[in-house]
Amino acid sequence: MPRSTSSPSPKGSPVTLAMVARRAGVSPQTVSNAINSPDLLRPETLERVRRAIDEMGYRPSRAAQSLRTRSSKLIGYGIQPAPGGDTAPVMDRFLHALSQAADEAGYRMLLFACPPGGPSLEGYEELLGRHDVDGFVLSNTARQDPRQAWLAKRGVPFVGFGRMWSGRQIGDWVDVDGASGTDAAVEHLVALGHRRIAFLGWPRGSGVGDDRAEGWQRAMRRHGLPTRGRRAASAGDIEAARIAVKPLLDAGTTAVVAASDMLALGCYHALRERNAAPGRDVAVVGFDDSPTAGILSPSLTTVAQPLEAVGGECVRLLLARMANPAAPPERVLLEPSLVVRDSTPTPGSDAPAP
Amino acid sequence: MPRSTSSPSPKGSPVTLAMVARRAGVSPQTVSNAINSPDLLRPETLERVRRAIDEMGYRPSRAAQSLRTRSSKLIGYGIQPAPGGDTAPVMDRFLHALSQAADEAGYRMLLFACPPGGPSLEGYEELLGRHDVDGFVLSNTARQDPRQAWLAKRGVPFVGFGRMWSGRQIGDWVDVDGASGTDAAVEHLVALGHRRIAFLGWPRGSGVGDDRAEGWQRAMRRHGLPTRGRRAASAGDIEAARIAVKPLLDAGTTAVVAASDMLALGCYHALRERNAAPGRDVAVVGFDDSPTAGILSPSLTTVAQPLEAVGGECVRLLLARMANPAAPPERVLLEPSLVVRDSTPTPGSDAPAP
DNA sequence: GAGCTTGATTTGAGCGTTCCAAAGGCATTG
DNA sequence: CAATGCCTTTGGAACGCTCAAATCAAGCTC
Repeated sequence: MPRSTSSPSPKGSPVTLAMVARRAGVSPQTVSNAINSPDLLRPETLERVRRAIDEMGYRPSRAAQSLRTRSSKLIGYGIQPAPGGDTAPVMDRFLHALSQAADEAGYRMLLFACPPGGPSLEGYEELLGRHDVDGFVLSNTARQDPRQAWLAKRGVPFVGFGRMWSGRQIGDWVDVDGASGTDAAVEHLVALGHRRIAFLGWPRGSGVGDDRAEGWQRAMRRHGLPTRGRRAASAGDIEAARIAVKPLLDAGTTAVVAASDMLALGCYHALRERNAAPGRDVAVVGFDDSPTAGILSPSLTTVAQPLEAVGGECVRLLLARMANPAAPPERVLLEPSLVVRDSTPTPGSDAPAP
Repeated sequence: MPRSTSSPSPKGSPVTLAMVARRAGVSPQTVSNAINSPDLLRPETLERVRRAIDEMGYRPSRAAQSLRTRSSKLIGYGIQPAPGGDTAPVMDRFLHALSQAADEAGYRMLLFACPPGGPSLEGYEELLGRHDVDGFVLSNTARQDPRQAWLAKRGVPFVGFGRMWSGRQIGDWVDVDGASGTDAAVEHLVALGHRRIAFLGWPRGSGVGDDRAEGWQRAMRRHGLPTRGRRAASAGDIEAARIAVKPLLDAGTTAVVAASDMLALGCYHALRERNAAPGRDVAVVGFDDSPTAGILSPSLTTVAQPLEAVGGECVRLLLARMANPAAPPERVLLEPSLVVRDSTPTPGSDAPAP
């Protein structure tokens, strides 16, 4: 009696379709059908084949399937080194989400190393040439990113995490509505009684930064609050932020919405410098919910991106694109959520822990 | 005239070995040899074939290669969700290193999602059954981790990031010498004039934690410094650490070596609570160099793991194991490095920034 | 009962590569 | 000159699967 389900083939004893077929007393093709188009078989036959598959612990060989069907069921993702500082502090969460969504759809994520600098096309070309992947997920989409156009030109399915902020829109993407996030931050602050709410962002021209600024602006306007003189820009690092936020504090700002947690931390420093306490004296809201945000003191209220949902949507759009290459591009904008912590306390309550 | 190098085949026009062969006026097998065993060919022929390959932008199909050679050139890695808190704060750096090392060796990393709880074998079995991967890299190796034994039993090559702390040693692994890291931390503190140096770790029984404690202990002993009453244990979170470190501070400790950055942060809180300044009044050293360490104030001196090197070694060991499954197991212990920041200031110098 | 449709299964071929064995060329040798 | 060897190249088969088309058995219509 052949091996049973509980001890599947160890390496080196490949169970093939043909073996299963022989055991079930059918042709190989019928076994293939049992797996790929079960509704073609008579229920009775299907049952017999399924039992044989189970008993022998059969799994179709991906290599053979890929060769025949010209589809690898693999999704490529170029992983870039986090150059510290500002970029994507939580990429592993995103990757996990991606991987999970892909797995559930019968796909897998194939990683390849992207060089630190701008994204080069080399890795993509290599994977593509060897028919290694069926499509790509892009992230860290930069302003003059050549990848979208390049991939679109050769008809390769792809989805970007992040909009294209300049030039013509190409392909599908999933992104998080930054404006909505800062808008919600302002709403939260207004509800707490704040009226002089400033925005600390990056220099104009960065798509992401302008987006986040816009949410602050529109919410302020909606409440009839002035925005003039309440906006500053700085580089992404803490030190620059500390300096940039000073004029805002001088102008009597009671709350700051920052375009990133890093910038928010710059506010913390600037406040301490003038013997003011973040949270108690001036409320601060960050953006990204980086791991650091929760462990600062006071812990930082911040806008969290729904990375799990983003990963899921990326895979969904990518599969849709593969299924129908000619479909009109689909774009998904997801809502971030405000994580309220101690840096935006309710006025009545006590000051945050020492 | 066929297409030139500069415009490689767009999707759907696969250049095959046979096409190249025809163009070079040789048999397909010769082209295969030109790629896999160039020394078999007459230099003249080799040159001709190479030119044809270049001109046509040929790339061997991975699927066909895998089918024939039974080797996918893929390395599996089960990515787990970071459950926040304590674990692996910088997994993306490790993944990038892994990916890069694999790429350079002609391999690629294949991701699959591990369920949050304990590592299950399901994903591994699936990948293996379909001959999808040639081997695995394991991380987050837990105490009662069944994966090593399971993989070893069926002769699947694997490398663990992390030693096995209990039971029989199985297979190859790469790890970071935690004891050496805390030892170096003590050396550093002693050089700064500290003598009452405490250790804040996790409850005994965690392999990693005991290792780190041991380095502190041996360095203390080497310098003839007492360790009794200078050691405390707490859970991994900040709050627990804050409480656990109190007795140490009460005992007049001037420096604390913590088993993680998170624990070190707990020290920060405990110190502030008693109106003492981390760095100025009591030196603190963390472990892991998490992104947070550099942006705390004062910035945290911490022990950094050489993740890039770990990734490289993992791939190296794995390839060696594949090349020679019967070789004796290889274990690599890498040295961490101390990153000195403001939480361990030189006595003469000014206190850290406000 | 001949002709047609429907449903279930099989046959034959081929995806692109590498393995194996064998063939061809050319020089060296008895 | 035929036999031997080496070096280079080739032909055929196979890896495990799925596509397209062919086959076969029934059921139905007129």
